[in-house]
Amino acid sequence: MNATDTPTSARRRPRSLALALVETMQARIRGGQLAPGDKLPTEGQVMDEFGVSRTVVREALSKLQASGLVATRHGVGTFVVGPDEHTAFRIDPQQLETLRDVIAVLELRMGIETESAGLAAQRRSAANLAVMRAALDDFARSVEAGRDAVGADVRFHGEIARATQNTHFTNLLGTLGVRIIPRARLDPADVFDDERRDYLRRVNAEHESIYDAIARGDADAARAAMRTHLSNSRERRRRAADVVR
Amino acid sequence: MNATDTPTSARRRPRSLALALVETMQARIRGGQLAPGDKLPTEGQVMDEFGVSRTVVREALSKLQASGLVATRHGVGTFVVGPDEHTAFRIDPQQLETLRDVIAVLELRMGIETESAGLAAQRRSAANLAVMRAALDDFARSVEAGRDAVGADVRFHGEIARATQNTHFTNLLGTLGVRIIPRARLDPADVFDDERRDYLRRVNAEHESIYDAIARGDADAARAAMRTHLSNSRERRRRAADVVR
DNA sequence: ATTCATCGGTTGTCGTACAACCAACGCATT
DNA sequence: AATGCGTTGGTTGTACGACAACCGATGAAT
Repeated sequence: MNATDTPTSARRRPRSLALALVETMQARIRGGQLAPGDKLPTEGQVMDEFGVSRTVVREALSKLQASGLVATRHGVGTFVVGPDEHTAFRIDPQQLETLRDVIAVLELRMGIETESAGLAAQRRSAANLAVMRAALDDFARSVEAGRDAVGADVRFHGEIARATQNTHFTNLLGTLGVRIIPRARLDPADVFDDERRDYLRRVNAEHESIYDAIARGDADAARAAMRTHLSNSRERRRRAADVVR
Repeated sequence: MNATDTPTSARRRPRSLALALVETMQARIRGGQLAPGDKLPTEGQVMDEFGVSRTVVREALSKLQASGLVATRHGVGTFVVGPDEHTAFRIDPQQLETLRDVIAVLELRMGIETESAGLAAQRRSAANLAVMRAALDDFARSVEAGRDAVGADVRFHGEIARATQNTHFTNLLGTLGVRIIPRARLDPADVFDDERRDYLRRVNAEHESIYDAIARGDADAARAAMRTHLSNSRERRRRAADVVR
């Protein structure tokens, strides 16, 4: 019944060897150690350097290929392709398994949403404000009724992004918000209703102070409020994971 | 000596079996024969159906995974993911034509990079710091020599992202940083060398204060310094555009 | 009835071997 | 000596077989 130790890697516990390799190589490429046009080490060399089988190496290279960072030519080698190509940003669903992964995405969200809140405070329209108000009311109603409040939560955050009048915020939040929230619903599912309600009331209070700052156009306050909200969310999630453990 | 026809596949000539399999499966998913949430055939079944080895099957599945169409769960199987969940974040090159577009991306960067700087202050390694230092020195040298300083600029910002130890920051910045910086080189190209050098010295000073904050582990100061840096960049760009106009 | 161990099925990793391919070198021919 | 061509070494693509890790469910023991 011991699944505590994996002798392979002392540092972390990657979801898979291939994924770990992908991250390392990505870093190595973006870090400039491998310029566009350069030839990557051969599969054999990578095997030796990381002590993994060729299967893993090929799996990693395959993913890098698919993401457009490198291109492979049969019988020649693998080369770094110019980054000015159509490189898109996306998160592999497999990179959301562990708590560490979820927190990593949350950190990214923290950056995006704090800025989002600040801009929203400066630019929100009356209509934006109305949608936020409605979302918060719906949230409170759902909490008291014991219903699911995730929808209202998403609407509130989404409307803040929309209030920036900058579609990039909306798009980016959309791409990673969908995969983050559902897990929040699963994690605290075990706790009793009382605890859960208390938890959600606190969330609601934080939402309200964000709303207030945006409503009165105070960008700094909005950023601060959003930061504490997401920071608290992170801690809550951490504790929830501890309970499970 | 006829290479015109390949009897295996009338339509195309995929360079590898794995790629052929990828196309087939993509068609099968997009065609609706496999709905989101459905479980794909097991690797063994695919082997039998197409008469290929497991190596090829796994290679194909790996590519499908990387492109976000499917997700695999160890010991369970591979499943089709909903089209909403594999939406990647990308910015159309067309959306970078006007100044307003560039500023919109800059605002997004502001959110990401301020957070990045804060985390970097808490987590940077000695190696990270060394790379930043080297980039800044290179930057200063380039400025005084009248050379191009964009490379050093990119390296500095990139290393801050890397210092967060969170690959999402690195990747996201990588996808939009490349398309943003080059424009900065083009815009102020008209101004004279004196002005240009003065401009770059100011940038360098801002970089230094970011570096200082990160070096001494002051997260709040790092965030603030990054914010003023990018905010100033925005204003500078605005003025540059005015000159052109 | 609940809990725990076991089992079958599936994916993850490993090792080896051979085929296909490409680039460069060396040999033979001119 | 210059040139054309086969050969060779290195690299990626594919195949096969084996075992480990993992998950879900089934059945047994308390």
